[in-house]
Amino acid sequence: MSYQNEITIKMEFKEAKNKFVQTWGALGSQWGINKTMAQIHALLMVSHEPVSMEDIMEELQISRGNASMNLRALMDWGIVYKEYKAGERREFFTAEKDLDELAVKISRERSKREIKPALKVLKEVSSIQSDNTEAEKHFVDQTTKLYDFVLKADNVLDKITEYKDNWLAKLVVKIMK
Amino acid sequence: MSYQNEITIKMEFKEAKNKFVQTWGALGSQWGINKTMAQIHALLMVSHEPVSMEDIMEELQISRGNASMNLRALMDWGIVYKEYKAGERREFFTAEKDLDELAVKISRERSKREIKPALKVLKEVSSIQSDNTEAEKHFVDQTTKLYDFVLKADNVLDKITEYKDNWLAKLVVKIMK
DNA sequence: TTAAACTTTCAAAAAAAAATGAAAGTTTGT
DNA sequence: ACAAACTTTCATTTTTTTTTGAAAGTTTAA
Repeated sequence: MSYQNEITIKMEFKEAKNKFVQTWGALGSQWGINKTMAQIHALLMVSHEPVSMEDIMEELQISRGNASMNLRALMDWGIVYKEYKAGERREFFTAEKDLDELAVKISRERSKREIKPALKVLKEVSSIQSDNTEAEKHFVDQTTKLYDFVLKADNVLDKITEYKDNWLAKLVVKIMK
Repeated sequence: MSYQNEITIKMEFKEAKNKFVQTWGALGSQWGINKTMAQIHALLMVSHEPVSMEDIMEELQISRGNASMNLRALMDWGIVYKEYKAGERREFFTAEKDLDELAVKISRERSKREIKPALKVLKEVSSIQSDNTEAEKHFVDQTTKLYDFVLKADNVLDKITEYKDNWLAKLVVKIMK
């Protein structure tokens, strides 16, 4: 294989990697996760070896502070880990690469951070006493239904996390009967 | 019941409604849906009767343009409907109130708008030819796994929408064995 | 056809969220 | 204990997203 070809292939890889990172970042934005956080995660997901903060900054063209804060956030979510290399002073980072484990962790965190607090409010507002106007009856009825629905959906997520290994495949089989 | 009590109860209702609308709006933000859009949806969800644009503007303290654009977006999502009242010039709006139907519509739209395009990119980037470096092998391997995973997850959503009635309850039963 | 009663559009303004970078903090080897 | 090598913090700046509001557009009734 010629030198020219080798360069061509290398470019292709870099382009593909970049496209993946950009796409994952954009998807993150649409799901309420900040772009850089999603990009760092994407980068670590497809990196063979642990990556230093310096390299992350370089590849994504972001500042040290930005990298630091988003890595911290990813570690708080439990989907990125710090690693220490023997004889190396600086820290390296790796992403959770097992996709089932990743899904489980994201589900758990979103449940804890967002769904549980929302449930609390739903319970609260659906508990106003009111057998008065139609409007009030409808409000209580609708928020109660919403509470039940969200609670059930949240429990499904909980159950899913118990399956751990291969829950998605099992789920597909069951759903399809 | 005294006049004073009636006022007290009315206030409680308004407070509860307001709290619900605010909470739903905040939840929307965290999930990549703009606050006003989520608030309008919340308002319509718990409203007994169709609501005019004027009333939405008044209750949420937003401009005409904002109300118009977000109502349009909600209708594009298929979860809010225009209604015409006999003899009335202006338009009224109602939300999809059946929660199963709501979940189905949101799933379908997010699949179409976000997941399908992401899948296309995943397929593309995982298809670079490369049996060269470890880094490239890992990239192809990981993006291929991600493609399979996202595809499966997306299919689960599709299957769920076929169940339509009560899919959630059935799912819970199945999951729990 | 006209005008009143509405709704929609979109350029500009405002608000919210994210990123920067320099100073402060921490850790490790000598 | 010191200083080199690194990371974190946070006030400020930048970018992105959302909102406004006035002009343009539409519909309906007379």
